[in-house]
Amino acid sequence: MGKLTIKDIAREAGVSITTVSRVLNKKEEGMSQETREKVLRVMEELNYQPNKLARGLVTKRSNMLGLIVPNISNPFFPELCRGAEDEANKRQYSLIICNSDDQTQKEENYLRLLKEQQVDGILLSSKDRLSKTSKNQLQSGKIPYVLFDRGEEGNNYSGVFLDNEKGGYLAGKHLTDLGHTKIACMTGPQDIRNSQQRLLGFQQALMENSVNLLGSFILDGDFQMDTAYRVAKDFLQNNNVTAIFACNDLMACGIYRAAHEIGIQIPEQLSIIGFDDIPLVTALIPKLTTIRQGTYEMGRKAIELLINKIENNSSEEVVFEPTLIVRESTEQIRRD
Amino acid sequence: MGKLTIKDIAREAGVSITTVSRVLNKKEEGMSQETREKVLRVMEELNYQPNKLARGLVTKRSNMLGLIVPNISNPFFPELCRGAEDEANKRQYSLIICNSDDQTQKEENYLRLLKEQQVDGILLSSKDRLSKTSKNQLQSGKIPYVLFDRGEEGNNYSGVFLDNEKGGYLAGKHLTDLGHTKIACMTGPQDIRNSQQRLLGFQQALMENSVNLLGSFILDGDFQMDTAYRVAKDFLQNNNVTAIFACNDLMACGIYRAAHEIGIQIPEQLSIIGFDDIPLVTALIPKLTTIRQGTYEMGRKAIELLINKIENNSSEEVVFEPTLIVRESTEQIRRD
DNA sequence: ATGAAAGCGCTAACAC
DNA sequence: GTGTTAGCGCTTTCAT
Repeated sequence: MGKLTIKDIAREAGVSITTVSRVLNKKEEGMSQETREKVLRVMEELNYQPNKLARGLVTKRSNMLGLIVPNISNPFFPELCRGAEDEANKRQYSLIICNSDDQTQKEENYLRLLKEQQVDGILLSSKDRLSKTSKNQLQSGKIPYVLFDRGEEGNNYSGVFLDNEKGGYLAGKHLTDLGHTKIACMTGPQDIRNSQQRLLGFQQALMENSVNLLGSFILDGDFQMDTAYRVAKDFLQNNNVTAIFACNDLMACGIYRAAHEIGIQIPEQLSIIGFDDIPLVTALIPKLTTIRQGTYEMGRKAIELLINKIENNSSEEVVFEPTLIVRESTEQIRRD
Repeated sequence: MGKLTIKDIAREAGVSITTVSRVLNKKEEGMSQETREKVLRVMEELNYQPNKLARGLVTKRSNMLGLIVPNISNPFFPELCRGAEDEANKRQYSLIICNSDDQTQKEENYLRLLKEQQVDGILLSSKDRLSKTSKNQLQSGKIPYVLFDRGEEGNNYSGVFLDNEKGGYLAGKHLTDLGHTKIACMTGPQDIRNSQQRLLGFQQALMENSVNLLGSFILDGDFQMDTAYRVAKDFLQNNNVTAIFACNDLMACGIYRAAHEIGIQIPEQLSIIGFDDIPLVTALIPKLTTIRQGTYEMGRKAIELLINKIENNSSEEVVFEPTLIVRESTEQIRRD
């Protein structure tokens, strides 16, 4: 009772393997009800499961997609994975999820691996620019891919992005609307465009409201909680601001701790706004006001684009709009 | 310049495909250095990447493993995924990660899908018992599998578990060591054995220290933050305890909020201890004392067992020991 | 030391 | 309507 093949089914049903193949592929145009049902019945009885490898070998389609995320431990990415996975499954694809750990080396390895595994396409998400090798790997193999949350020069590629500038703008506007004027911003790593753009939009909003963002109030973060904590602690002890925009939620958590240790009340003395809206922020006390990316939806969309690319070779770039989620960590400035 | 095959390499190198296949598989015992190097060089130049589907078709080995997790959004599971992935990659396997969303239906679908995809083995993690269909699927196909964090009656299967009872015991002991006597415990879903065992160990520890755990102080949770919040709020308003053991960290977060809204100070008035040690708990203020599962390591180990099962058909059950991580949310009882 | 040929499980012309 | 047959890219006897 080893693995059943199409042959076994054919023999058992008294038909040819072609016929079996036909019902497998639902190409049953000219085929007697009777035959079809007989085959189906035999498959059912024997619990037959077709071998996708064999099918893939001839159709040149594995029905597998690869997803490379930079860091599955960052709560932002599981959401992306879910969105991607749900959409892939809906469209009859399986997803191989790979975690590049922010290492270019690993990313390149995975790219190679996925190609060897004959995936039909790749969804690539990463903080950094594409390395040369990665780009080569992607392009030389002519394998369809879409980029998540990071751009690329060049012509016909698909990608899903967030309007980070808009997000930064929303954060800035929210803070100025509340009357804040002494404001700081903690950025992500210098070389990440996402972060730069968030800052840009943020500055734009302040400017429009005639609020000045001092250069020394722009704090270098790295999207990590610990660094944010240290930087913020140092900063808050020596400076007087009423609001901080953290370029991601993880850093906002670090700032919470710093403020807490110094004895600064949130939001009474300090308003904080984050970015991402990762699930854990509702566990914070007070709940974090933040800029939401529709991560799950973005994941779905990205896979949709990827499949479009695979099936119709169409490229498209879609930009998502961030939204402001007001919770408890920001409030109207108090003029004491 | 479509996909290169073994034929192209053979032609280019002026050898037979058999020879190419040999160097591909490092079966180069009797083979001239020269030939080998020539082939290698050609592969390099042309950037040849073997087709694993084709290989899998003949060797009956896809070098792919499946991992089914109940809920990738629960921060507990990404760690598991990472461990599993790292180990799999080290051993030259790829991992297909699937998210069953705690739905038996989805779990069954994935099981089928993975088998069709010809994975060499499956690592199955889920809160619930195996459904009948799942069990059938697993066993009828004779596909190697290992269970993560959930038991099964029956003979030769592999599994990785945590000693949940020990974990509960550690939590109880920690609390009684600190002098607490008025203690509550919030459990997970009734039917989950993990949760029952944690409670059991916890009760054991209290008993040994002559502390009585009132039946009405055992709170029904469901491992979710929101429920925990509601239940805790109601409970804390009407009862007087100095410590709570939450059977997972997510619920501890909910309890934090409840305590905060009622105006109960942690840890001064209420000590809280969690379970899991998910990454986000260090973002809580105060940092959560908890029972750590070595999730990453457990993931690695599970894949190791799986591969052993695949390659040597050996079964093994390994139990991990939880450890107490003391942070800031528990302290010595104050006798006012 | 190397190659020819069969075949893995399936699909897709092409025939009848 | 249904079957025959030739591969897909690779591994693996079995020859030489």
